[in-house]
Amino acid sequence: MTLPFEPIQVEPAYRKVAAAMIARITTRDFKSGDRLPSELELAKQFGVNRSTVREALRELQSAGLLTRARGSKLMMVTRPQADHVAENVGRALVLHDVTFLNVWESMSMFEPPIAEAAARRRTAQDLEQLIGAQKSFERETTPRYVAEFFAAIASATHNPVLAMAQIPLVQLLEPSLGAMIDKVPQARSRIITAQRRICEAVQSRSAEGARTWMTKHVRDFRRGYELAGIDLELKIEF
Amino acid sequence: MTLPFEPIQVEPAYRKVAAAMIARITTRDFKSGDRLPSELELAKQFGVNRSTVREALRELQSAGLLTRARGSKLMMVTRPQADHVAENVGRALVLHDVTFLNVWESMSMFEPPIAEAAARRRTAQDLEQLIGAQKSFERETTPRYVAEFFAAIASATHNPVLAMAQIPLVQLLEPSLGAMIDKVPQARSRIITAQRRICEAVQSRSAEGARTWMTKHVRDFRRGYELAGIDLELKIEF
DNA sequence: CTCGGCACGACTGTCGGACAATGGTACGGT
DNA sequence: ACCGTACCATTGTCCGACAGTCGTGCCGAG
Repeated sequence: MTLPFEPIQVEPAYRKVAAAMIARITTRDFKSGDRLPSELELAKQFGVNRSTVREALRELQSAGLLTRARGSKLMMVTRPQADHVAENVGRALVLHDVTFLNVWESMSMFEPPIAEAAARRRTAQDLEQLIGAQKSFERETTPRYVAEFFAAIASATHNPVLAMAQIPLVQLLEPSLGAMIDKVPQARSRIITAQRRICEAVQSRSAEGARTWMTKHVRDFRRGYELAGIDLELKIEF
Repeated sequence: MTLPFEPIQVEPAYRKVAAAMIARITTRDFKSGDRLPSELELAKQFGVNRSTVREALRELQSAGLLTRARGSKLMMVTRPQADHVAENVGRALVLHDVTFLNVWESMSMFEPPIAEAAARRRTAQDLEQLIGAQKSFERETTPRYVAEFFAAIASATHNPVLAMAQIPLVQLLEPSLGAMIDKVPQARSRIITAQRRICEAVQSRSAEGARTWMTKHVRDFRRGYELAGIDLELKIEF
């Protein structure tokens, strides 16, 4: 018995070019903030046509590795921003027919320990940011500020993984959260209370307090959806 | 005081085309498995050049929305595969300088509740898959099977969000896990024991058992890294 | 009638060239 | 030192072309 041949796959040039450039970025050969060589220059270096280079560039752009400063025409290398990545993740989840329950369950698992870590490790600046988000929500009860609050909590853990994991969830819930807040009268005050308590716990570095209040906070979300008559088994759409 | 104008942004045609196609996919107008119209056809419909369409296609491809059956030349619409998305997420995390400690901490937060949910909701098929992964690792102690084991656990929760959240973590750890297993003699048996216990707990639907053994299992990883002399503050590379 | 082979057509991957628009930049004037 | 301007580089888009190949349908052999 001879061992079978590997299925040979011919990768088109634009994929190879993209892979080569991605490699150069992940090895920090191109650092964040660097200007990329011009398309013509790249084409010359790779020995391919400019059109081919452009196709490769689109791939990096979609991965968030390349962005253009507002109103500028030059492309810069960047570390992928969390919300950009989260958008892709969110789309993937939607296409996998995730339900509100799925997302809520994930939040109920992830957020309490995140809050706990935030309480332990927050800096003065983190706290300021967190309280800022909380005050913003008191002023204007927009789901955007709820998202900001969660982002501030995650950021206070100083663990990029946690931030990255959590953003898509909130992003997915955000639209329906607005509807829920509008329909359920007591939602506003319950959210405000929970946020305040969490802020206090984080301020006094009370890991236990942050965890229990975050647990309540997330549980409230589910209660809110039920009161608003939103079917938790409903598939989330964009 | 007049309210300020929105900063007007001119989006290039290839972005608009991509956005339009993504919209058609997320609304299920194009369903998974459908063939896309040919590039020429799309160019005619959008009223742009084929090159422009091709640039847009690369973006969808990079988002995992378009794939080509092996050896085929036709493009098909697909729901983004978890490992494809995970690759992008992983790259983003690497570029954000995540450390082993960051990833490990996230796993220590996420995995125990995931195991708990898996024990509650697993089907006979899930169990089979899980035990299969466990047996594979016993046969050949490759980190790939560790990843498979975690994937099986997450899949048993029947919550796509959890699977999606967890894959990048294991993926990031996988290479160094191999090194750790090679360096620490007792690592193999400890992993095997933990996996067995988790399997048993999942089999008997013992949520508590699954959680506690998963907690131990993840804690072992950290211990293993320390014994192998791997600095936990080290930034992960690809 | 079924199956394998063949020819044709459709489509993708890649190339070369071209041009308008505009951001970047260096120069020269104040 | 600062500002305006003219030039240059670069991006976005289009056109046309061609090789390679996958899919498909036709046809002849068994």
